[in-house]
Amino acid sequence: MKKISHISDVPLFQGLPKQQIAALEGIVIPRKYAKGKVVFSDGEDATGFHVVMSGIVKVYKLSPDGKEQILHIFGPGEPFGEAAVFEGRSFPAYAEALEALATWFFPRQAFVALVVKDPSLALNMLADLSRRLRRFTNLIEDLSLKEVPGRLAAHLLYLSEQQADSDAPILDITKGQLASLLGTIPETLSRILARMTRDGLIEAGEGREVRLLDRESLEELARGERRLG
Amino acid sequence: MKKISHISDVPLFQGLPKQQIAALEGIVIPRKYAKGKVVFSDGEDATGFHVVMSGIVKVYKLSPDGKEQILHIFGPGEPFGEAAVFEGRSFPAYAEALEALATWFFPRQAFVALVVKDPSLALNMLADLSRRLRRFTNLIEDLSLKEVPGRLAAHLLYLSEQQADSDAPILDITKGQLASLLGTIPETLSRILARMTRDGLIEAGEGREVRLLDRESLEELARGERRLG
DNA sequence: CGTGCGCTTGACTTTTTTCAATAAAGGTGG
DNA sequence: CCACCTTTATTGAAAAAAGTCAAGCGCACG
Repeated sequence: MKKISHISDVPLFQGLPKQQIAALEGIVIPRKYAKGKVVFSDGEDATGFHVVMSGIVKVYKLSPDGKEQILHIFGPGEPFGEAAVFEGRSFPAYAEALEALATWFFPRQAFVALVVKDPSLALNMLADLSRRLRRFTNLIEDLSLKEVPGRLAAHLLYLSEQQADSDAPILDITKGQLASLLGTIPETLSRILARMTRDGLIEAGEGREVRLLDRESLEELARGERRLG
Repeated sequence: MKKISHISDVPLFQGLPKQQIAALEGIVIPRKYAKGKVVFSDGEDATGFHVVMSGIVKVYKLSPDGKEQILHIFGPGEPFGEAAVFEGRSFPAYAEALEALATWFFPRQAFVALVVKDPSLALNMLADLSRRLRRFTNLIEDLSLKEVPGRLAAHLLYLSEQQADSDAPILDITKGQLASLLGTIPETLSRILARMTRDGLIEAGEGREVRLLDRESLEELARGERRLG
């Protein structure tokens, strides 16, 4: 997995004057979490936010009977928990390390003070939150307007865009986690993967590899213009 | 319905120096939309954002086969379309006037220029987007982790908190729109309302009034700790 | 070498949607 | 003020999608 080792490599801090980067370095606190550790909990007091240096973290909601919905999965360079800094005093969800995780932690008050002083940092934060909002809009659209096969198709196509070997993307998480990300359960995901394979849309490759055989149909599925056999 | 007639009454602009309020007044463009008019469309170029002066607007996504999911319903004093200003060049959803609508329109570039100059405006925007994000988090949680009766119960309780006569809130939108807001369809909503009535949780009053008879049970439903008979 | 976790599959249940028909409500023009 | 027409709401029966429960497999890890 890739790593980020300097604050100036964080997209959120891109384009900031050196002085501001130095100020950020002044307030940051490095933290480490073992795989499976909870970084923060839903409702917990938000004293600051994190930026991933290395590892992966999932941010999720839990229902009383234990079902989880993953809201985000973040990797190196990505901030999380930042919305709580400017509003609620509490985190609106859980965060848990999916693998060994190292973060920079930015304390709320000190960070807000920097934002107030630097318009370009403020603009970066605004763009960041706006992007986050747009992603949520898409997640809501998926959950409400698409069936699980459509969500899965969309996700596979998304993965293939992100990755080099675009016709055979590798799942970056377990299938159980993927189910939670898509708003369903492992059994359902497993069945749909099987149906897609039967219909010749995909082929399960080595390990977590999934070969996309029929992009066209996957795209129609993702748009809700077609159903699975 | 209430109205907002001065920019300084907009919560988003609360606490700004007079000078900034004046600057905002300098760039604002009043607009009017008849009931049913589309204010902007999904994917459309975002040249600025709106604040509602009077009336109601719904922001929603559409699936290819016509089902809609309402993301927000905004009334006087509330901004909409503002996330597009700081990021995407395009609106991520549709907006349509549910009744005669008057807005202030803030052009993108001019507004961003003001944000850059005024840290308190920037902070207000950050808080606004953060609040928005938190709401979406809850919507996602509802859609994914709760069944329709739970979402409805939560919404009824929410309405009763907002309104004066708290035991008999009035729906502010049609039931069809409410269904879309809850991520379902009118038939399903109708049936669940009927079941809740049969079970003595609520009572349909005059017009759009819904009397809450058993708060306790509604709260359990909303938390997913109970199911409907 | 066994234990456990992740994954799959089958049978069954529940929830929600779809389709269709009808009833009630609301606004408009005569 | 009323007749008319569109929109909104309700109800039933049937279908579809997803979830639950339970069993079993395979592979990694201790």
